[in-house]
Amino acid sequence: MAQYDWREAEPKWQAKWKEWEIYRWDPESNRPVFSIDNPPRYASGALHLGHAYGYTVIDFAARYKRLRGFNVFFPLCFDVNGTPVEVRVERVKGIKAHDVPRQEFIKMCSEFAEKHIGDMTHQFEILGESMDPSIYYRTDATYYRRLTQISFIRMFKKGLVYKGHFPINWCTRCGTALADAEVNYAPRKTKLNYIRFSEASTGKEVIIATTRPELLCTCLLVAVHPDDASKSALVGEELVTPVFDRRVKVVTDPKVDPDFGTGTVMICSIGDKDDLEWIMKYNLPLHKGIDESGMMTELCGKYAGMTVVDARKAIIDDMKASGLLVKQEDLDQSIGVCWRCHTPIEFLKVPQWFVKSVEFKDKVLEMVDKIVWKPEFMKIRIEDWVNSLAWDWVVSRQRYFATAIPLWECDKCGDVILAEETQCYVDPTVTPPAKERCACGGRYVGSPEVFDTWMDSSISPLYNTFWERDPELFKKLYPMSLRPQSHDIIRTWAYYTILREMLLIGERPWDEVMIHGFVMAPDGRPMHASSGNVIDPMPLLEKYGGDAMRYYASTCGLGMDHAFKEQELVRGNRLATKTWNIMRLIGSACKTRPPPPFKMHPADRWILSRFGEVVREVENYNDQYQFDRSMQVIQDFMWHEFADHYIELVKHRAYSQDDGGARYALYAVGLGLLKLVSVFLPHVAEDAYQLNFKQFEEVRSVHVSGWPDAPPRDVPSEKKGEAVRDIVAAVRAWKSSAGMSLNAEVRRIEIVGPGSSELLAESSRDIQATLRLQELDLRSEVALSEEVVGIKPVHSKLGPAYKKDAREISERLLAMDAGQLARSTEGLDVKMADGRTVALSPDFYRVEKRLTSERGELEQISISGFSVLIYR
RNA sequence: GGGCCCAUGGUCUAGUGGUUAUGACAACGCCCUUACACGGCGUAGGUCACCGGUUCAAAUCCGGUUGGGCCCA
Repeated sequence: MAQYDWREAEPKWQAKWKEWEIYRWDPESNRPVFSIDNPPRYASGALHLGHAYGYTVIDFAARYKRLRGFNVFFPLCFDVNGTPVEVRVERVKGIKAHDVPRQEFIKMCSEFAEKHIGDMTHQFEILGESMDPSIYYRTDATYYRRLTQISFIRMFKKGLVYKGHFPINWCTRCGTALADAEVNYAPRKTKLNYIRFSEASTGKEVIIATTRPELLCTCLLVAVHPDDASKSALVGEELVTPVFDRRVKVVTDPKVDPDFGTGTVMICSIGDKDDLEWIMKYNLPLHKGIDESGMMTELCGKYAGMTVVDARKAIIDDMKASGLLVKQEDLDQSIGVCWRCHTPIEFLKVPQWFVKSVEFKDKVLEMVDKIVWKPEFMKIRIEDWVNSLAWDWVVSRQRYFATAIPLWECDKCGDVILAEETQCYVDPTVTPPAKERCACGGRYVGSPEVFDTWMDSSISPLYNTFWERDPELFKKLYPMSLRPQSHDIIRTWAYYTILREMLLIGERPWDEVMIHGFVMAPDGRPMHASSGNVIDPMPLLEKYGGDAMRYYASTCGLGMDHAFKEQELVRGNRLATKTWNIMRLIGSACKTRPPPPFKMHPADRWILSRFGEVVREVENYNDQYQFDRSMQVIQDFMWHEFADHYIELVKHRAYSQDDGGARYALYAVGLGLLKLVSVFLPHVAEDAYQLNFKQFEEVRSVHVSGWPDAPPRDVPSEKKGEAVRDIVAAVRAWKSSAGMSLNAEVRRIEIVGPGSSELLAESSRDIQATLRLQELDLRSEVALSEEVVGIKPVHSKLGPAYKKDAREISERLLAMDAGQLARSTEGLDVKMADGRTVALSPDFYRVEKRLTSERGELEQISISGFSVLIYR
């Protein structure tokens, strides 16, 4: 008998799907569109577990909607802009961007990214992702960058863009401005240095603590807390800075923490955000102590030309030598670092282009409200972020590999010539301006700056809906149906997209946002190269296959972070095999497509009714993107109810000529389940479909075969089916524990209890055949005596009815003896501690009885309200 | 320091007021029943993080504490 071999099946069907183009979005179709604003995969090459998980969850949505009949728009796409690629190229080639001509460096970046796209596409394929290459895009292509430029020109003309002249976050390694969203915070151990200042008038010593002594050269002011009595004498005085002998005033400021260091703070331009705030508040001049490349300037005297780190060390050594350094203390601090290269950021005043955003908080929040956030608590994150915005969005970057800023500036007066939309895509460092000379006599120079990559990424919904290319399609497709993404980029990708589309279109970009969590290391901590706990998914894929990895993804609750568990891949593998085997059995029983039968047994109607419930439940969960719940429902039903119970129950008639009911139900439920499973385990579903169903179905792939119809609920049949299931399962379990093989014959079984005949008569053949019984007898009672074995209070009824007395009643019921319980059918009198008697009707408790027998060969089990008497 | 999320047998996990707390993986025992030993049946293993409150009744609701995670300052 053949076995499922995923190693053979997975690549086989991946190739077929590609050949058949079954995931193709049809621009001509009238079917409703479900469009996914798929996150463009960053062109770094290596697949990590987070990618494998994230894209798989998105694929669940795509496959589900496709089966539901939607014309699914799910583009294969790559993000190929920006600093990360540059950083990697610089590392790989061992150069700095400015070491080679601009255009040559851009070419190196492009080639680097290009090299990875093939690999990354293949990685998607082995994970069974159903992205559509016919709507492929990459963000560095001129067809994409053109839209970035056009959107900028529009915003510029609407007055939403301005050139700002104030300090911004600056990465000295990357040599570029950064938005607040691009600054991460990292814990650092540093030294708090206590250094000697002196009072100008008296020469008295004043000790000031600082973590950045190298900025002494730009010390502008010293501040103490207004309530700090010990320092009040200093206020208004002038101090002399050590080393540089500059005179600075002492002021009071409530922001000073009197308990930190000496309670006296030096304010420099510019060490951190607090300095920046003070600089603005006191309108201090901006002395440039550090330049764009992170070197100390000539302001720093003998330290000029040193890096920040070297200068700090040097000045500390000097002060130590000259006795200006009193002491050093260890200090844990959190500092801003570049999100890509982790270099500590500095604040520098370098003029930059800004997009107005602070003044649009309310409008953005209105858009946020018009979008359905799943899970809903993620909405709070974006609201918090929007409300916390203090600065406009810096969109210019002093880099190379990104979309050019489409304008030329006068080198004398700063007058701007904006590119025409028809020119885009345009690189103003290559294309000359419309006129060479400015009215002021200056010369127009093409902007050498580029855009923040989020300027590109945040128009993905406009790119996807054919904005500025096909007005009809745009009208039809915008807004998109779904933005899926992880929670770490809510403040960037989600926020900027909502802002941009609000500014450009005035409408929300999507109907829904689905936020997924992170995959953590098995120990629950984030995976970091430095922690040594990074797991490479490729060996796992080689060991367990794509479906197994997808099963792992299906076990993760939406929006939550999950520690990676290899055991879920083990389970996924087994589930795939189990699925295949179930379908194999159905295939071997069904040599034709079973027609609806004239007559079905209760078991057949039961499983169809239950399957209907499963379909409705799965629809419900899938609609909420709660795929973990769906998977749970599907596997519980398929593995246990369908395979362990139903199939065992009808095996005996599945092959018989005179019974069509079992085959009909097996086929309908089997094929239906396969469709539900195909969302999660597309490879095994396809393999089983092709082997067992394809010959009777008209559709060439299970993935385009449509969603199963849910059979209507049939409660009476469910009751009958469940009774049969329970009895058969109980007797099989009894056989197993009695050491009998399951196909061992049993002489006689009596099923005793009121209504046993009505409930089980139609199923007697299934019971008899499955359990290998010579005789089966259904009877309402039997000539054996009953024995009361226990009582169960029904707390859910006792509580509401008796409130405070419920606990005592319950305890007294449990303490009753068999004699009292024997009289329980009409109700029980419960004597309470305070002398009252509570007359309890029988619905407040359940009495458990057993039949007694002196006959040794008789064994019995109680199940579903029946006693099952077994004569071996 | 702020916002959000989480804490359940060895590990992971279901469970938003009411019988004996779900399942998976691992462990142990039995069983090859003609789809599946990647299977079936069963056993063992939990003071539901801690403290307090609400309630007839709390894993579940409320407050606090501790620990973990994400995002931000």
